[in-house]
Formats: sequence, C-alpha cells, structure tokens
Amino acid sequence: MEPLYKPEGVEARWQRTWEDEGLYRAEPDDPRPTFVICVPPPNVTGVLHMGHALNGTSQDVLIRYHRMRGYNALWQPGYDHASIALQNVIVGLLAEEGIDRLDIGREAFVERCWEFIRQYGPHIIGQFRSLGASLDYRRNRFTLDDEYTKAVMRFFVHLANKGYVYRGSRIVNWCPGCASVISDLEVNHIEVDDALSYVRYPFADGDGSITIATVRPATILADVAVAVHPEDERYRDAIGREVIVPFVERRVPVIVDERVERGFGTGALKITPGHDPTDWEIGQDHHLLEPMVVGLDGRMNAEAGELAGLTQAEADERVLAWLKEHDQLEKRESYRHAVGHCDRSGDRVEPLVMLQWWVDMTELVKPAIAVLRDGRVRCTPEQQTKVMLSYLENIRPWCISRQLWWGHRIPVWYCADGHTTIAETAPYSCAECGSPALHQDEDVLDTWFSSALWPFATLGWPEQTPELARFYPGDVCSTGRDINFLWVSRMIWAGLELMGDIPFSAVNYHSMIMAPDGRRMSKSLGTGIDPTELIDEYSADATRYGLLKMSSTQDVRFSVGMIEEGRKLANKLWNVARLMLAQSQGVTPEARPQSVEERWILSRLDVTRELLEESIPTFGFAAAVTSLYHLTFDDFCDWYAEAVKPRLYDGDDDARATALAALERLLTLLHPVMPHVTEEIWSQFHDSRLIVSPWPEPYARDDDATRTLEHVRDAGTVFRRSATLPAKLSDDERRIFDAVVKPERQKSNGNAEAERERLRNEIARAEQMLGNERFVSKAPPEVVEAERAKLERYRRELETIGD
RNA sequence: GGGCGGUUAGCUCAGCUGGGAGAGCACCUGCCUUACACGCAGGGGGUCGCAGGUUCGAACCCUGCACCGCCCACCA
Repeated sequence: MEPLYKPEGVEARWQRTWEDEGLYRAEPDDPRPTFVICVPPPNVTGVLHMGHALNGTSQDVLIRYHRMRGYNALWQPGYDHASIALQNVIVGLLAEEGIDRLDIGREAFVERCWEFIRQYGPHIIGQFRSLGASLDYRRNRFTLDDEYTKAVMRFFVHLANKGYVYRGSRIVNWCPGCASVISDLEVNHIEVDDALSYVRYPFADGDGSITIATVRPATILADVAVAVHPEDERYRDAIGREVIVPFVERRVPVIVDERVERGFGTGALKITPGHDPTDWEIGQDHHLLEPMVVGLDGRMNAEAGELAGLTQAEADERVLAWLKEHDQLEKRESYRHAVGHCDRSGDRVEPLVMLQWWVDMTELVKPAIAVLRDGRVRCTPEQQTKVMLSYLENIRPWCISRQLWWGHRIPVWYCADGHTTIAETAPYSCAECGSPALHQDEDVLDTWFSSALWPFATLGWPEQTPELARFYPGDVCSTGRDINFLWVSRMIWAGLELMGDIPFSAVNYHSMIMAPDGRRMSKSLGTGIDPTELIDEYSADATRYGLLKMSSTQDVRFSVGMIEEGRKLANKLWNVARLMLAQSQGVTPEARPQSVEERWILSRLDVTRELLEESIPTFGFAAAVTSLYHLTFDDFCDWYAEAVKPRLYDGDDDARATALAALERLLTLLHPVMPHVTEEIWSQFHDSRLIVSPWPEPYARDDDATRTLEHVRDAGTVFRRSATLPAKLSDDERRIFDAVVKPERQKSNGNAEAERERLRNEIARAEQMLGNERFVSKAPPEVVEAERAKLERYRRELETIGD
C-alpha cells in the first residue's frame, strides 16, 4: 500500500466488480423488507450536471445504507424521452446541417431522435456508474419503450373514460419558437419594459368616450367588449352602452365584471378573449366571440385585414399612428410588467384560443391533497408541503397535447365524419359509425404525462408483474424543487388514481448548488461545473463527500474546498489502515478492548453509528459526513491510533485484533458515503464484500473511558500551556498522555499567563451568574448545576497551572 | 402582487426545542516524530444585517426595517 491513496483505477474496478457480482440487484422473490427509491429520470439531452450528481449521491447513500441494514433495496435507473427538449435539440442539430424538419418529415425526424437516444442514452447512465451509484442497471427503463408506452396509453384512456380528459377550445400558451402549446408550468414570467397606451373608445351614440389602457395596441383589432367593475361609480352611466373600437370601428358593448381592477389604468378594460387569459375567462362568462388577429407565427394574421403579415410591433405602430391621427391616443407611459416566456425556447408566449386536449384536475388531485395533509407523504424540508398544497388547491386544467413529433402520440382517432375514437391501440374502425377510414391525432403528449407514471410503469404496470407487487409503493423520492409541480405532485395523484396507493412516503428536496459567484449554474451562463471533471480530478468518493457536505436544506454556493476535504478524508483513512494492517498481518479482527483508549474508540464509533442512523434516513447528509470526518480525523487517528500505536509495535495481539475490529467498524460507517476506498481497504483483510456487509450492531457505550480520555485531553491542554505536568494522572492516563500529548511540546509554554487570565475571567463570569438570585431561582436546576461544575473546574485548572 | 428562504470569521457554511460563538479552507508559529506534509501540534481572527421588544439570560423567540435569492401569479 502506497502512502498516498491513488483512486485512479480503484473506483472503476470496484464499480465493475460490484455490478458483475450482482450486488446492485434487487429481486422480487427476496423476502427481506423492501426499500425503494424513485429516481428522477434524467433527460437524454444533457450530460450529468451538478444537480444529478448531488441527487444521485444522496440517493446512493440511502440505498447503500439500507442495503447494509438488510433491506431488499431497489434503485432503478432510466431516462426520459424529454419530448419538447429533445425535439428542440434535434431541430437545432438539423439546422446546423441546413435542414428543416418539415423537409424530412415526421418519420425521418423521429428516427433522428432515436439515433440520438441510442448514442447518448448509455452515456448519461455511464456517468451515474462513474459516481459509484449502485443502481440496478439491468432494470433500465425508457419512457418511450414499448412496455412503458402501453402504460401511457392506458393512463390516457383511463382518464378519458372517467371524463377527466377532454378536447376543448380554451386559451393556451402558444410558443412560436417551439411551434407548440405548452402548459402553464412551462411558462416563466419575466419582467419586461413595455409602454402602456391610454386609448379613447368613443361611445356609439356620439356622446363622449371611455378610455382604456393596453400594452398591446394591435390586439385592439380583436376587441369584443369593454369591461368595468360593477361598483365603479365613474362608469355607472356607461354600462350597457356601446363603444366603437378604434381602427376597425366595430361597435362593442360595455359590460361589467368583478375581475376588472378599478385601481389599474383607468379602471376600464378592453376585452380581447382571443389573446388574453383574463379576457378569455370574462368572455366565457359573457358568451363573447373569440376573434384572433395574431397567428401561430406571432405575426398578424388574415383577420387583421390591412395589417396582415406585419409583426406585432409593426402593427402596434400602425394602430398607434391611426389613434394619433384620430386624436384617440390620450397618452403613453413606460410600464414594467411580467410577461410569459417559454421555459424551453425563451420565446415570448402568445396567448391564443385553440382546440387542445386537457385534463380536468380538480377531482384528481383531491386524494393527493389528503395524503399531504395527513402526513402519509412527507416533504423535507417540510415547508414544501405547504407549497405543494397551495399549488394543488388552486390547480387549473392541464393542457397535455403538444404540436410536436417526438413523444407519445395521442391515442385518439378521427373518422371522416369527425367522430372520435379513443383506444389504447390503433382501432380498426370508428367506434361510432364503424368507418374504417381513420386518422390518428397528430399531436403528442406532454412529456410529464408519462413521467407521472414513473414509480409504477417502471415496475411493469399495467401488467401485474412480481416487481409491481413487491416494490410498490416505494419509499423515497429525491429531487430538486424545480420539478416539484411538474413531476412530484403528478406522481402522487397518478399513483393514488391508478394504483390506489401513494408512490412513496417521503420526498426529499435537495439543495440547489449555485456557481461560486452565487449565480445559477448553467451552461449558457458559462457558470456550470462538470461533476465528471471533479470525479476525474478528485475521485468519486471525494466528490460524493463534497456534494453531501454541500447538501444543506438551503441553496449553497459550490466550493471546491468541500471536495478537497473528501479527498483528504480518503487519504487519511487509507493511511491509518496502512498502519494497522501492516502491524496486524495474520490477525483476525476481534474487539478485545484491554485499555481505556480501545474502550473509548469503540464507544465513539457507536455514538457515530447512532448519529448516522438518525441523520441518513432523514436526509441530513451534511451532518452525517461532518460527523464521519471528525470521527476519522480527531477520534480515530489523532487519539486512538496515536495512543494504541506503541502497543501495536510491541506485538500486543489484543491491541492488533481490536484495531482491526475498530477499523472494520469505521469502514462500515463510511461505506455509504465513500464506497470505493472503504471497499478497497476492506479487501486487504477480507474475502467478503463490504457493500453487502451488515451495518454494525449497537455497542455498549463506555462512559468511564470517555471521562478518562477527556481528562487526559484537559490535562494535555493545561500541560501545554503551563509547562507543568499535572500530578494526579492514573497509569492509563499517563500512558495515553505519553503516547499522544508528547512531552517534548513542553517548550510551547508562552501562553501560561494568558491562560491564567482567561481562567480568571471565566471564574468571574461564573461567580457573577451564580450570585444572581434570579438566575439561581428561575433557571433550570441542571443549568445552574452545570455552571457550578464549570466554576469548580476552572478553579481546579487555575490551581494546576500554578504560578 | 402572493408565498418561502437567507444575512454568523477573509471565503464556503454548521449552530436541534433560548444557558460557555463553531467547522473546513485561507492566514501565522513550530515540527519531514518509522500510517499520512492530501500530515501533526498550536495560534490569531466574529457588535451573529440594522432597530426595538420579551426573558434572570437572545445568533436562536416577537415586531419593524434594509439588502440578497427562489417559487407562484390572468392588474390589462
């Protein structure tokens, strides 16, 4: 064994070995209790990013921990077809070749997508492997596999049969860049600088006018009414009269609606149901027409008459010019407001009225609301429960159709008479008229429609497989907050609807790792840090450690120092193992503690075991790795190893056997976090595999040993500062003292006076507190008692130092 | 506009239900002591964002303010 731990080669070797020996596998006929993690399937469009690496590591810690604790632990890999994201990637790749997707057609385009999947799908799974993720790689699933597609079709038909899925004409978010509608959750509201134009609409009877405010003058062409608030005194006389829409000079009514904000603009709102969500809702209630003057390309369409073909900005100019000419533009003021943009393409979203497929959510989410309320599904951090609930309680219809080619095609067929047939597989004839001439809906489903089924479709649903029976419901879903609504909430209600049970009982939201400058890590900003480079430079073990240390509940800035800490830990472990193994050839590990430091380290190991048993299942990974670091450096190496070293050299077999037993226990505790280096060391003195070794049993704590060690530590501190060896040390204490505290440090004695000063101050403070009657009477007795003990100790120490 | 979180050492962050301000890195001093210089032993460094309040006692609880970040959102 080399003095410097070199992870190159070691990690890949163990990853191969563990997988080849089938140690990652979970089987349905394994009778032990199950532990199942639902892994967010990464998109195939990207490489592993920091979020994947952090999430993968925390899940792997959970899986390895539960595996060691004797669970039948299933962690199943897979990836998502990422309908809109991948389609955009392929469109971009084609564009580089100068090809338009419309030129090559749907079939060829989809084939290009599959080529991409075949090329990059294994790539991202391979990156999880190099992190040491102990997924059951045989069970890899893809959301567009035949079996999975069957589940998606069953889901759609199920919802349609229950009346939740319907086709309807509603206002949608149209993304001109993606040439598709998107759901509300895929819209980002971004602040933009606009101008608010105040426009006079003359009354049709020629008596005066009413002024409205708009940021989109060109949409005036599609106005069907002007609305005011029912209790707005200013407009009481206007209600029921007609106004003339400028430019198109159309007569429209003045209506009342409570959704109008009296305080905004003039308190009068032009109603354009074809191009604004609020207006659309008002239009629905008042049975207004929904004309549209903007087309799918974002330009003015044929309905815009002489403005047809212009961009909206150009059309705005033309309308404003007309208004000025006719003295109907009262004023313009600059105005900053949030406007919807497509999450994928960044294009400004165009609200349009279109015929699309929808899921009516209100009833579907009720069971999900219930399980979140009663704690059957718990979130960490728990504030997220409230966030999720407020989303579900205010849920709106979900638009699930997309005008894309890549994805699950909607299982709906139309005949020439316009009848609709909904079926899991292509029907031979129309369900209504029997016509065999059918054509399938051209659209595909929202990619998240299939993701909602992930926890059970990956287990074989709708088939009743042994896997499904054994591994559903699962236990944990670990993810980022960014897909809370898109994915997590949908798995919960879909699981309850289709399986009649929750998909998991705990959701862990990991922190977001920001770039060192505090900005979001992103490829486009150039702030991304590639975790595979960290693995190459620092090892997977060190990267895992560092990421876990960064995984607090809040968002955190990336700092390479955490990873370096992990590398140091691996190296430290390697070297203390080197010491112990070199001294213990042919010795069988067995805890036969003879001395106080041995009793003490076994006790310390057990304290840490208990701490890990509390923190790991509750996702407190940062606390877990911190305790492991201090256990290894401070307790195991700096105190225990130093103290026991002389006896190892002396050939004390009890000390050697105990050292190996303590090392074993340390490796076991560290294995979930740093699997490779611990397995490598383990293999130096075992034929078995650490990955499947049992988690340590509780060990009787030894408070006496702890007290002794603390006494030596205190004595050492006093000794160093005073250059005077304290008298009353027992034999055991003196031995540890000689081994660890090292007498030659006698020279560093310059601080004796400063130390006396400190102790005097402490004594004065404690005396003051104990002299405070209200403190003594009102503070809990144990606190007062502790203060008395401190006072005693300080006085003793001051005496020990002497003058 | 609504909601959530943050502000602690030069940097990145811990600090659980109120009771002696912590870690890692960086910095300074001394050590190549036969496991480890990716190390060992020590050290300096903080008005816990600001202002009030509750309490014997506040980084922690309450109120207000400032700044930063995130999520949600149909005031045109």
